Amino acid sequence: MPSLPSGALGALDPTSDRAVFRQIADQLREAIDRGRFAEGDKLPSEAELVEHYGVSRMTVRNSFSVLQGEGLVLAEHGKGVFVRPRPPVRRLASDRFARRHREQGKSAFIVEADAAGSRPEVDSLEVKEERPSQDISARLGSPRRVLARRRRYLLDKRPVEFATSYLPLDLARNTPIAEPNPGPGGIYARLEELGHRLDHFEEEIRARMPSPQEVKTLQLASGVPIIHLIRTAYDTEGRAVEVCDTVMAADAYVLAYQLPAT
Amino acid sequence: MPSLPSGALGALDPTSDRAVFRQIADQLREAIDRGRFAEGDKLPSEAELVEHYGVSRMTVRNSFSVLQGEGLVLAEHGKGVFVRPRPPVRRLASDRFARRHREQGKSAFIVEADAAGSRPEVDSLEVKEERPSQDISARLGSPRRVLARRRRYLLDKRPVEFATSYLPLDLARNTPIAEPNPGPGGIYARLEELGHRLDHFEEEIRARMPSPQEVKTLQLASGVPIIHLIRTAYDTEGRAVEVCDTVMAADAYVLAYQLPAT
DNA sequence: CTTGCCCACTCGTCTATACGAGTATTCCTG
DNA sequence: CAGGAATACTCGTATAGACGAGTGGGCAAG
Repeated sequence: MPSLPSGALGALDPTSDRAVFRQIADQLREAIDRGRFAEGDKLPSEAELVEHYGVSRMTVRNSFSVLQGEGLVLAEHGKGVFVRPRPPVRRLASDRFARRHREQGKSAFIVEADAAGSRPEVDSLEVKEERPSQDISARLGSPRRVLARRRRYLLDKRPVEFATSYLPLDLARNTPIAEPNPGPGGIYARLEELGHRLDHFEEEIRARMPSPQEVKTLQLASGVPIIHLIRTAYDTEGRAVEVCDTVMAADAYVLAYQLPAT
Repeated sequence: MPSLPSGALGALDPTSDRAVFRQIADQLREAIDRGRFAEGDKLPSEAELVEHYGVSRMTVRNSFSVLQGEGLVLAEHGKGVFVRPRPPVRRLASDRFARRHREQGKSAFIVEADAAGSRPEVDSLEVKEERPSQDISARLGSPRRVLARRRRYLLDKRPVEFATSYLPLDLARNTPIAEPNPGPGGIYARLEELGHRLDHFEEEIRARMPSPQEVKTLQLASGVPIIHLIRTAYDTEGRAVEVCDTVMAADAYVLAYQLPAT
């Protein structure tokens, strides 16, 4: 009688050059891909795999760490190792900042999430004046000081995004933009009211593994990268009026852009 | 006398709740961030750290594996552990497929790389007819069969991108598009010559950790995510005429988009 | 029945050891 | 001096054992 209920896992190939822990990881990965273990399912425990394969516990743990690095599984202390569930994904359309989408009162995030049936929250709101970093400063035309608006976004209690908007201080000071809640249509609506008619945005997208700080802020599982988006807003005079620096949990987002073929 | 030349690393805090291997990883990470170890520098060897901290080798290795997972360091068998050098980054502008950029003869990749001073190569070119996957099929309007054009791109001998274009077979068969080299301006120029004037593109962007297959194809270091870009090209009649599925080494790319504020 | 404790099971951390394999250096030999 | 072998150092893989800590179920006491 096999000690593993499903018998989904085979035997090791002692003649193979491939390391034992990699062979075990391969078998687990394939079992997951084939659906023998579904999302959220518990994998065999370390002790069971030790017995099944006749290897030491560290070898089994090594296999799990490979799969964790791939973002495939999630270990929970005291419970087991589980196939990582894929969270619902938020789709960011490239026209989400178009004027026609500036809803009354609520932010784009809240409106979209409500429409998708998720419960959105905004968190750790912070507005303060700062000296900009070199990168931000360069993008904004080297202002000495900037207004920074930080906030974290959550969907169904799960943090998914952390963003900071930077605006030249001479432009934002003593305006509704410096208020925690800038009012309907957000800061873009306020900028236009202040005479800075927006012309276009530039977005830069990178992906990388998170820093420990980002892991903490976004409560990221290991093996989940982040998408780093930097958006610069330009007015019709060609001046950069805002830079928004956003870090997103990559497993929660798809970015969608529509481009003319001209 | 300290066994470590630089003395950049401190001592452990035995009263801390933080695991020893995490404390060691923290100190190494901070030393790297502060520039005590520059890009490409060799970190202290496992044996040196074992002696410095008075811990076992597995604990030191555990620290290194944390940093590897963050994409910060790179272990080389027989040589040492090194601060991962940041490769030159390729910037993909959103207008790279505009008609005005269709150069004579060469592909966009070759032209851009030459301009940036890198030595570009295209590799493992493959053109064949296939049955499309469910996802590709849905995007192309459910054709029974498609033409698939696969190729890998390298910069200075390093693979950075792997892409497959899919086109409905009825549209591409027995045309220059089915040739390994479709001619000046690439397949988009050929599509327009065939009467499919391009109207717009849609691009979807995701980021995730690579599969073992992708690690192999792109020769990815551990701790490097991939950017997955799916572009669909539409003609003026609203028909999807091509889907291009691209997997990029995330440390080699920045994607740049320009969006109107309308 | 409810409460609370204990125990079994889970993963987390750490030690000590052994051998293998890739790399670089040193040193000896021709 | 040139070439190659021996050596020392590097990380890679694997074992065996120990203790800690989080979780959940069962059992016993109230």
